[in-house]
Amino acid sequence: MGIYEELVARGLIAQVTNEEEIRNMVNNGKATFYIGFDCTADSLHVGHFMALCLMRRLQMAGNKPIALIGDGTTLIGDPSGRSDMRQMLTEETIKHNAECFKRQMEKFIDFSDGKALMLYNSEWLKPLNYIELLREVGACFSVNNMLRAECYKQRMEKGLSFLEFNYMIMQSYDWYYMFQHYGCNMQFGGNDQWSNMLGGTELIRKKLGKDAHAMTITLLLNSEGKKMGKTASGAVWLDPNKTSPFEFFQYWRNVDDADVLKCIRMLTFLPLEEIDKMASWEGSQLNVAKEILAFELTKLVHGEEEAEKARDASRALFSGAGDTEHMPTTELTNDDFGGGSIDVLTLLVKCGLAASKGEARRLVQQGGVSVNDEKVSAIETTFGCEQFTGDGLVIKKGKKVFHRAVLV
RNA sequence: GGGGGAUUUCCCGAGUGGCCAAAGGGGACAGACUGUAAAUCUGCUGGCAACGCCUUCGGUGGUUCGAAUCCACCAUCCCCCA
Repeated sequence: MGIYEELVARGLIAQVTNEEEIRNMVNNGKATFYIGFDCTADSLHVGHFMALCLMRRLQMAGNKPIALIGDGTTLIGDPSGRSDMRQMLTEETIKHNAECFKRQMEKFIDFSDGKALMLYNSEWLKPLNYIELLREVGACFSVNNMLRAECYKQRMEKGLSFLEFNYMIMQSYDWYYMFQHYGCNMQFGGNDQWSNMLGGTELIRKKLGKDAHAMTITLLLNSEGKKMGKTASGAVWLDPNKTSPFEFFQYWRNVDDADVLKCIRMLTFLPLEEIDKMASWEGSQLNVAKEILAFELTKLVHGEEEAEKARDASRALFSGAGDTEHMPTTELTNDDFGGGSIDVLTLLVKCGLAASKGEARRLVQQGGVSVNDEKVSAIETTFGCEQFTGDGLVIKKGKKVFHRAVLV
């Protein structure tokens, strides 16, 4: 089985421009492909993670990846599939984000000995001259076609600025440039990038009379059709300072039954035979699969040691035995104990378990709070400062949120 | 350039002078049931020293005993005509 067949079997491929050609190229290690990453945040997230894994898979099969940091295109902002305009970022922010991306990517892809390249598109985009660009590539784009592109659909209702409209042209130009200077003959990207990618193949064909190929990665959607890797408080980040390994682990530990196998197939590097065996698992047995998923992904992103810690912490917490070591902890000082004691409501707020005292009050009244395994039912409950010495108190909010408070 | 419309609490969306901290839905959170799942049912959803007080309906001023609601100006967005 070639790498192409494996990608198909894992359900990673959404669309391709020419299946035969692409299959041949990637299976024989002939592809020099790029994936672009726009620096809209200071950490990569799960969507990027899929792309990085894909790069790694293809690199292992002998193909050459180019990680393109879109510090130039980010100045414009991709409108694809969005209903609102992106917030404009300053150059400093973009530069900072690009730095963060670079550090994270190096963990996934081997950049040594020219086995992979990391390029920045500001290098060739910023020196562009408007008139020259219009004459050189502007003539190759049909506004009529661009307006029909699926990626602008939502924006046709709400409005699309000329700035963003140009994004497709910049992305196409990237490829055109790299095709000529780096022999980049293929582009991969999220399925929402399809229109932008086709823009590039067209441009290369029109300007150079050559074929370049595009392939998109299936968007990771859950059974409800929503993008995975997002929580109420935002994205699931790869940066341990933004999403701790434990939270990361828990995110995957808690995916819907319907999504577990799909995630294992698409995101992990486990052999397909092994995954096929799990496909017959049902009911509570899926819990095992969820733990495997969570462990494998945490291992890929944060390393084996962190993955084991997260798994142990999770097992300990949910089996009842408190494992205080990896629990998020709030350190209280004597100042927090005005009269030698602190009331539950203040404690919950201090620990960040409730946004306000009102919310804390509700939590307690609805029976959602317990301290050291004892339900707190009265909002007047107080705790003396002596109770916070040593390992401190373990506060549990709801069923899954554990927090420790200690006196320092 | 001209004309019309919009802006409401996390989101969608009602509300056109007092009965408005503001309907309804979604989401989030909590409880029951469970498998750290889903579905379902229940509660809850501005803040506080809490039967009261304070802040909120794009921004700034104004009219009024009283404004999310009326007026003026500003900002942003959408639509139509050019």
